[in-house]
Amino acid sequence: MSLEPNSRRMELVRIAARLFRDHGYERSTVRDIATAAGMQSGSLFYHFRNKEEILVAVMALGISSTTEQLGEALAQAGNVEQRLAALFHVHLHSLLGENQAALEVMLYEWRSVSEAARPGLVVLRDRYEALWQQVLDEAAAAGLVKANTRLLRRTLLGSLHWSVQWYRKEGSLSVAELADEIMALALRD
Amino acid sequence: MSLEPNSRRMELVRIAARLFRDHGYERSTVRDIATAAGMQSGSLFYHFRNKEEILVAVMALGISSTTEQLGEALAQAGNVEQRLAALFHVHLHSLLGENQAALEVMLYEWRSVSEAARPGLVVLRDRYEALWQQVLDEAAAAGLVKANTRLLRRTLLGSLHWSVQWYRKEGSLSVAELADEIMALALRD
Amino acid sequence: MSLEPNSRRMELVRIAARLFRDHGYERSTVRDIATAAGMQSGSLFYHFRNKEEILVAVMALGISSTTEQLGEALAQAGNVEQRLAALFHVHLHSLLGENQAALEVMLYEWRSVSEAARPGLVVLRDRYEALWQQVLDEAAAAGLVKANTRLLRRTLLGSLHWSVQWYRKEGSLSVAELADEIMALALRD
Amino acid sequence: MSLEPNSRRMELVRIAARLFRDHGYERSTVRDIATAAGMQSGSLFYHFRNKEEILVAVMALGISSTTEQLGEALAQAGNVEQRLAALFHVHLHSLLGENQAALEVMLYEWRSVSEAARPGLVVLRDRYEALWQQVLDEAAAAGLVKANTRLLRRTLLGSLHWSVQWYRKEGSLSVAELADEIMALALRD
DNA sequence: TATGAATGAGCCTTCATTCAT
DNA sequence: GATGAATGAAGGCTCATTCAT
Repeated sequence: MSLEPNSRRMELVRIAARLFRDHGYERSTVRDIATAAGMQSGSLFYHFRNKEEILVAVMALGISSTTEQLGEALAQAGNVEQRLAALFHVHLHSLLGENQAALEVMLYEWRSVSEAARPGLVVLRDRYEALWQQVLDEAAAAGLVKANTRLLRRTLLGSLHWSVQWYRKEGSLSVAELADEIMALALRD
Repeated sequence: MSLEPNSRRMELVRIAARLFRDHGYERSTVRDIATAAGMQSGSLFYHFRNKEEILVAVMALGISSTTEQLGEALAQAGNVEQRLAALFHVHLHSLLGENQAALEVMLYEWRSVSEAARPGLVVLRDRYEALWQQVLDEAAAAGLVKANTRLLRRTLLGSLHWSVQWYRKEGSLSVAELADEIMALALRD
Repeated sequence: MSLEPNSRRMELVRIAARLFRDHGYERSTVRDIATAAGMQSGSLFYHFRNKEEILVAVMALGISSTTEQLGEALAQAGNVEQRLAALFHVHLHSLLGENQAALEVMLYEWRSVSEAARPGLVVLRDRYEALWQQVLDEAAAAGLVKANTRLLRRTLLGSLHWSVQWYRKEGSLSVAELADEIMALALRD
Repeated sequence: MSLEPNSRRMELVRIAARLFRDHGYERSTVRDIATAAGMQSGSLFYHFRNKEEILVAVMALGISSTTEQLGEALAQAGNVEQRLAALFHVHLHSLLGENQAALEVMLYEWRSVSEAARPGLVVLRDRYEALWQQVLDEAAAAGLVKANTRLLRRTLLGSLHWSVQWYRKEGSLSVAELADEIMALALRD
């Protein structure tokens, strides 16, 4: 299970991510993925045991790469405000940015993941949300946001997730501006 | 298209709503629906032209009955605060309450609706969101919430929608309490 | 089994004949017939035991009404030549004339008739072909056509039947002219 | 679209031709064809996009192989009389000979061909009929048959087509004898 | 690594037919 | 005579998956 970004497997995951996001997991066929990758459908099963394994790989990529990016952004942030802002910016760029299909699949195709595969993904998700929780707690301690940070985390993530349903990059707002505006709504005044 | 709550068609819509919510539209088969209704799969097509028509009927039920309930709640509310609260309470009860599967389907199965059927549903959804917009504008004028009400509407709805992913009614929080707490997060202080 | 031309049953047979001719027996549904007759599909089964009975009724109408017309035309014909001409004219008018769908169904849907129903139709067909045979024998005796009348009967009927595949009434030839021309090809010279 | 006679696709076409001829296209199921070929019904769709494509392939085989045979027979014919005879012999052998189901399907299942697929088949049919027209014109010029060759072509083809309805190879007449007798009826005397 | 061919279970849908009202 | 609702068998087709080459 190579994680090298250049490996054939990773390329397939990225192709699948885009298809799953655009048409849904159930409506995307193994043939679609293979065709987009320039191979026969049977060949995919050399790389993945079955279709669900592709889905899980997409989701794992989506959540873990976002976590990684958030980690880096937090490391570079100078103060609590910047750390808070990183939450919104990283999340939205991962969700709405170019070629960033994997996280969206993680959010909207959960029901297609078998019981067996969920725990592994939950671990990854919890790791990501733990970063959020930690920063929100810091921000609450600094008086930036309200104190009910557990619920705050969930509502904020819900707000951000939902943006895929209505945000259009052709509109007047850039992703960065949107991140700032949504953060502003969460700040105490 | 009888809207009488006792009609056979409406009964089928309710049964389908539950299946679509629990297993997803694509994973729910026409046979599943028929079996749950105690009939043969072919019989369904006496009531609906095809499977998608069932989905559309479920969605239309979900959004229009929620709109109706919100309308009634707003009519009975005495002041702006109560009207604001109605938004959260009605939405969450429609989403998380007993036997209330239809609205959730509306939110999470949009991609399975054909281009042809979307406009009709968009009209219903816009009607619902117009109520939200109106009450949020009133609340902003009264200083209860922040002024960016268009974005506020979208983020709040996102927050509420997401609750289906984590809220468990066996937990410590009732749906009403959750509504109050989420509202509290949105209030200026 | 009323044969009165005004009866409801006869009306249904005529409606079915047109549908069977235009779209084929297998492709025409009982619902199509019922709709064209302004009733529900279930109601048809008051008039006919099953779909095949409709087909048989259409075929019986087609062949027996043509036989009847041929009988009348032969009775009025003054000489052998006129009797010979009657064969071609009656057959083509029955096949290509307005509202004359039934005979064509008889020719092209034979395979859909069950073994059980065939003998009855064969009797009707033989009665019709017997008229042909008789007139052809007279014509051969008079030196109008060649002597191999049994084969002649079959090839001539084949020629006429095939006209439904290529004859267009919008073309330059009337049905009567076509009948004359085809007959001319069969005459000795 | 391999035309090699040994290819699996061609084998399936031949199997389908026989079924379509014996029971009709509409009454022959995809499962019937698969069973006759010793495979599962789903496997057929690896070779053909849909059922209609099988029908079109059968028809194309029927008409083009007959055209090919006629071309060869004409090339070997020494004089006009032999060329004229080739028309009848090739056509009847293709229609009534052993394992020759495809041409009959072409003649009797035309209504099941979609509008989209017709032009391609019409081209093939016209190519065949052009050979007929050419030879009939030569024969008329030589005084062998009557001058109205366009109508003659249609009536003769109709006569030959119809033979499938009544010819039984167990009878007293061989296919070759029948061809000669039908030709004799068309000759001037 | 990849392909070509096939599998087999399942899916949505159709449709002749039935029957209580 | 006719309807509305349903049946149930079957039909064309899809698709994840397998496997010899």
